[in-house]
Amino acid sequence: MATMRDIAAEAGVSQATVSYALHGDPSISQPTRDKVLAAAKKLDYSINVSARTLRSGRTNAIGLVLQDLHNPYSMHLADAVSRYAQSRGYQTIIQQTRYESGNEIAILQHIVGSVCDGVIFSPSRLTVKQIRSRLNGKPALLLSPIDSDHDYDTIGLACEQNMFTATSYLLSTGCRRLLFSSCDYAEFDDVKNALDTKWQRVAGFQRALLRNGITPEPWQFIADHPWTRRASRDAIIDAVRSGIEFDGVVCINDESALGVIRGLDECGLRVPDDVSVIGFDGIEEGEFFSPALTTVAVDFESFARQAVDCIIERINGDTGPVRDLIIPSRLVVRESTR
Amino acid sequence: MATMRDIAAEAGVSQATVSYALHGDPSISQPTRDKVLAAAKKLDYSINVSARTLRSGRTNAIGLVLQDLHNPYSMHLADAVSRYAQSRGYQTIIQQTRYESGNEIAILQHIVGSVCDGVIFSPSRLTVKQIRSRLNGKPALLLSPIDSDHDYDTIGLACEQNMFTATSYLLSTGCRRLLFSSCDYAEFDDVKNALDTKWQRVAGFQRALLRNGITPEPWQFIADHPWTRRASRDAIIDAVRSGIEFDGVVCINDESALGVIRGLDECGLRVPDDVSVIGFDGIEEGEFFSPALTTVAVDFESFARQAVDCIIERINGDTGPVRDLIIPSRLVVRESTR
DNA sequence: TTGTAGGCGTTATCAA
DNA sequence: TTGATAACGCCTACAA
Repeated sequence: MATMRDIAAEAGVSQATVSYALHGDPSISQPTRDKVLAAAKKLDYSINVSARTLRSGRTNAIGLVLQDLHNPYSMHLADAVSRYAQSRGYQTIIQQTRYESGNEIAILQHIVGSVCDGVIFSPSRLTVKQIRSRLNGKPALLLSPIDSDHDYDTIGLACEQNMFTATSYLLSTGCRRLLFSSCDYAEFDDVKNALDTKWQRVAGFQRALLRNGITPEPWQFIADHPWTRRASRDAIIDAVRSGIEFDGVVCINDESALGVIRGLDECGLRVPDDVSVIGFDGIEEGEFFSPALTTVAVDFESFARQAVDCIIERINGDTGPVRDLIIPSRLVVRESTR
Repeated sequence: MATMRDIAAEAGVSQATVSYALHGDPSISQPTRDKVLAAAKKLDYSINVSARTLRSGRTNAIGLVLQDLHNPYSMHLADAVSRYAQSRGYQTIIQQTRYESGNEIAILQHIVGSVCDGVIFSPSRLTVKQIRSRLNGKPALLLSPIDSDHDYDTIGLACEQNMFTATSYLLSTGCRRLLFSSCDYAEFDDVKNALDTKWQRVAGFQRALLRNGITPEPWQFIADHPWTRRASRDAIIDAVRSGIEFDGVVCINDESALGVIRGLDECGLRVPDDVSVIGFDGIEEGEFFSPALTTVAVDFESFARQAVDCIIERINGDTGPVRDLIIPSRLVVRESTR
C-alpha cells in the first residue's frame, strides 16, 4: 500500500508537502499540488487511518453502540443515523452489546479507544461511572438515561407522554377494559416519576386511565417479558385462555403489538372488531401488517439529526450545558383500532 | 488517557516490559507481571488501537459492508455475523453503502485502510477490479458474485435452486397460474446460467414451471421494482385490477411477499384460500404475520459461521484455493400456501 | 512556497 | 528476565 513517502518520491517533493497538498493547504502552489495529486492517483493512495488517528486524535467516525441489532427499531435507528452522519461527512461504526457488560466494556474501549471521535451509546448493564471511565474524555450521547442527575447528554423518547397519548386514543374510541402488554403491575405513585423507559410507559398508560376515571388494576398487566413478537403472542394467548375480558391492548412497542395481534388471531379474536391494539415505535412493518398497526410513531430522521448534530458539536469542542434531547413522535391511526 | 509509558512509570519497569506483561508473554516473571497489571488497573489503562494497528497491522476487527441496512434480511445478517465474530474474538464493523459507488469506495478505503483485518462485502456498483484496488491486499469475502471467473472468495445463496424449490412446492399444492413478484420477463435461455441473484431467481421459477409442463409467459411477471413491501403491494394491486387471473404468487423475497399479501388483502382476495403466496429469506417477521408466511428460509447462523470462519482463516494467512460458499436454506411451510 | 524534524503509542528486535 | 531502541505513517511547528 502506497504511503505519503511513496507519493513524495514519485512527485519529487518532500513527504510534508504531500501531506499539505492532499489536505488542500493553501500554501502549496497549484503546480505542486497537481503533481502530488497525480502521483497519489497513480499509486492509488489511500490514507492510513491509524496513523492519522494516532497523530491527530481525529477519526472522522462516530460510534453507534446499541444493545441489540436484531429488531426493527434498532434497524431504523442504525439506518437513519448512518445516513445522516454520512451527509455530515462522518462514518458510522455500528456495534451491538447484546446486554452483556463484558461486551459493553470491550466495545466501548475498542470504539472510543481510537476508532471514533464520539459515541452514541445505549447502555444496559454499565453504570454511568463505568461508562465515563471508558470514554477517555470523548463525548458520548446516551440513550435511555439511567439517573436523573447526570452530566452527559441524553436522547430519548417522551415515553410517558406518548403512552398517555396512545392510551387516551384507545379510550376515546370507546375501549374500557384495556390490557397493557407487557409489564408487571406497579403502583402509579411508584412509577409516575420513573426514569426507566419501561416504567415511564406504564406510568403514561396509568395516567391516561386515571384521567378517564378508571383505576389501574393488576389484572390489566400482562406479565413482564421480552419486547418481542413471540413472547407477546404467547402471553396474550395465555391471557385470553385465562378468561380475562378486555376490549383493547396497549403495547409497550410495535413488535409486541404485532405479536399480540397474531396471538389474538390464533384465538379467533378479530382486530379491531373484538379488540383494539395500539403499538409504540412506528416501525415500517406495522404499516403493511393486516390489520395495519395504529401506533405512536417516532421520527427516526429527527433522532438521527439531533443525535448526530449534537455529538458532532461536542466533538468540535462545544462545552455548553448538558442536553436532554427529545425525539418527536406522533399518533398514527391505522386499522388495528376502532 | 493512560499509556504504557504511564504504567511503566507507575510500576517501575520499562515500557517494553509493560507491553510484554500485558500480552502475557511468558518471559515476564510473575511478580513483574502482577505489578504491571496492578498499575494498569489503577490507571484504568486501555490500549490505543490506532497505535497497535499502526505498528502491528492487526486490528482484530472484521468489516461487514452491506448495501442497505434498512431491511430485515440485512438486519438478520448483521446480527448473526456480529454475534459469531464476537465468539471468535473479533469485533464487527458494520456499514452500509446505500448503492452509491462513492460510498462504496469511501467505506472500503476507510475500513480496509486500517480499521479491520478483512471485510465481508456486498458490492453494488463497483467492479471487481475497483474493489481489489481498494482492498490493499487484505482478504475480502464477496456477497453475490459479479463475474464467474473470479479470484476472490464468495458466499451466497443457491438462488436458482431455492426458487425452483419454492415454485415446485406451490405447483405441488395445485397452483397452475403463478405470478412472479417482482421482475421483468426474460427468456429462460437468457437467464438459466445467470450469475446475478435476481435472474437466478427468475430462472429457478421458470425451470420449475417447465419441469411441470408449463411454459413461462410474460404476463406472469410483475414489473421490476424494489424488493420492498410497499412496491410489491402496489404492484400486486395493479395486477389484480388489470384483471389477470392467478392462483399463486412466487415472491423474490419475504418483504415482497408480505407486501403482496397485504395488497391482496386490500383487493379482497384471501391468502391462501384464493391465492397462495410464497417468499424467500425466512425473516422473523414472516412467522408472525397473518397468515404466517411460507418461505424458503436461509440459515443466517450458518451464513455467519461460514463467512466469519473463512475471512478469519484468510486473515491468518490461508492461501488455499478460492472458495465459493453456499448458505443452506430450507422450505418452511406455514399458512400462506394451501 | 517547500523541507526538516519530532513525536503520537505500540510492537518487536537486540542487547544486557 | 528485562531494557533500549527503532520503526509504523502521518501531522505540524518551525526553519529555510
